[in-house]
Amino acid sequence: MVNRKPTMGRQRIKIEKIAKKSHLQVTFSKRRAGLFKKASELSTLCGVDIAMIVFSPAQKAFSFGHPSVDSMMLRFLTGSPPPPSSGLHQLIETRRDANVHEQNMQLTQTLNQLEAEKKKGEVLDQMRKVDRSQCCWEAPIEELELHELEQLRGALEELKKTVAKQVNNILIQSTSSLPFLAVNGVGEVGNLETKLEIDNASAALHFNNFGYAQKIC
Amino acid sequence: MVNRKPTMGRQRIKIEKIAKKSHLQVTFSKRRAGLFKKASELSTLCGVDIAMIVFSPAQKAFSFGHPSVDSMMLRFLTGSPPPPSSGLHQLIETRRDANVHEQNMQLTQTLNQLEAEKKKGEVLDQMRKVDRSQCCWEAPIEELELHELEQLRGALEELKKTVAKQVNNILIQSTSSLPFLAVNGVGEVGNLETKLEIDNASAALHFNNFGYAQKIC
DNA sequence: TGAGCTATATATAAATA
DNA sequence: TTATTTATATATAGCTC
Repeated sequence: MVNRKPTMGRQRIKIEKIAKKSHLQVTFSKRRAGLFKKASELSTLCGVDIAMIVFSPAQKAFSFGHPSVDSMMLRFLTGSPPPPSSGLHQLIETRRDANVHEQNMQLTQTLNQLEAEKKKGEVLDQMRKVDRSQCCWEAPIEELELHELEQLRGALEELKKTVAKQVNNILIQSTSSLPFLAVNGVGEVGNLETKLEIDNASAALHFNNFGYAQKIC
Repeated sequence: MVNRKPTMGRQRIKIEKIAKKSHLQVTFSKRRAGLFKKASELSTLCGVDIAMIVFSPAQKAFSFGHPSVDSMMLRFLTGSPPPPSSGLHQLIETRRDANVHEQNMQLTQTLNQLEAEKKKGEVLDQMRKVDRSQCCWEAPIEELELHELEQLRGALEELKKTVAKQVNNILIQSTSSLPFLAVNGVGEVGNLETKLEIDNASAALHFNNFGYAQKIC
């Protein structure tokens, strides 16, 4: 009678670029999920902020962030690292903490993908406008004339409005649109091994996903 | 005779904020290291770019990035998401790939801390100047007068120069200043369990550490 | 693709030096 | 603090469906 084990179990692998493409894709998916989970655990356990962006082999960007990657995006888009104690930041955190205690990774990621796609498109659209009015970020500032600055100012106003609108979307999203996230008591979901841990006083997790601004200028 | 086991081994913990502060600190250190290791493995295994920033409980920022967090910093500092295919980005990547195949996590992190501290100080200094000339990023753009824009322009020029200088530093750092990173063959270092895997054709890892711009305006 | 299944490699909670 | 050591909890490689 054969005593062959059903599988050979986990095998040790060398940490070097995986050659087989199909294999690489599988490993990427699994490990990315694992990495995001670890990040969320660290964030929750120690109450710290984490932002992470991972580009897939196909150059698609996946992100994780606590309290949200959106705030990182805003830092990008507004061009200045806003003080962590700024009103906006506080507001976002407060609303989140008050309403969202824990999110399921997979479900949220999927839902956010939709939202993020729209967001991305809109923002890129605005940025293209800024760019069209003057590719000022890349060009030496010295070369800008005053009237060009005025032109730029107009474009920036537009961009600011767009960003503001998106902040609003973020807030709305955090507070009301995801009923299953709003309160304690979420049970087993998908293939999660145990029911979700309820974090009764600390910060929320936030998984998000957005495409990267490929080429603006 | 007592048959008590020497330790009770790893215990299951709830994923919620750790109450005991000393305990939290230990967990943070360990898990942060683990997270960075996982990130570097994913980066190497799948040949993808990853950027990550983790704030410690004491608000100190730790970062990991491939090919470098510096490029992320530049995106922040220059205020525009530069196209991934921009000349600068390409140049950085090319030089890195050509010269650095693998870096040791611990050693690099330590070395970069020094560099990053200087960098941080210098940049913050410039930003303070920008801020002093006009706290424009937070104020509605509409309220800016033209002469204020000119003033701001001057400050931005300075900031740009600083950033440019730092880009240069990054390039220099990548190409010449770290002899032990330049080629294959690094052996056991510190408490790493096995000798470093040599990644003979793929991208370099880069661990970095920098303080966060706390409050500019 | 994506999910589920071992069996094994790793990460890490506690205790301790 | 930072480093070791256990013993155990988790992550995941290779398969199958």
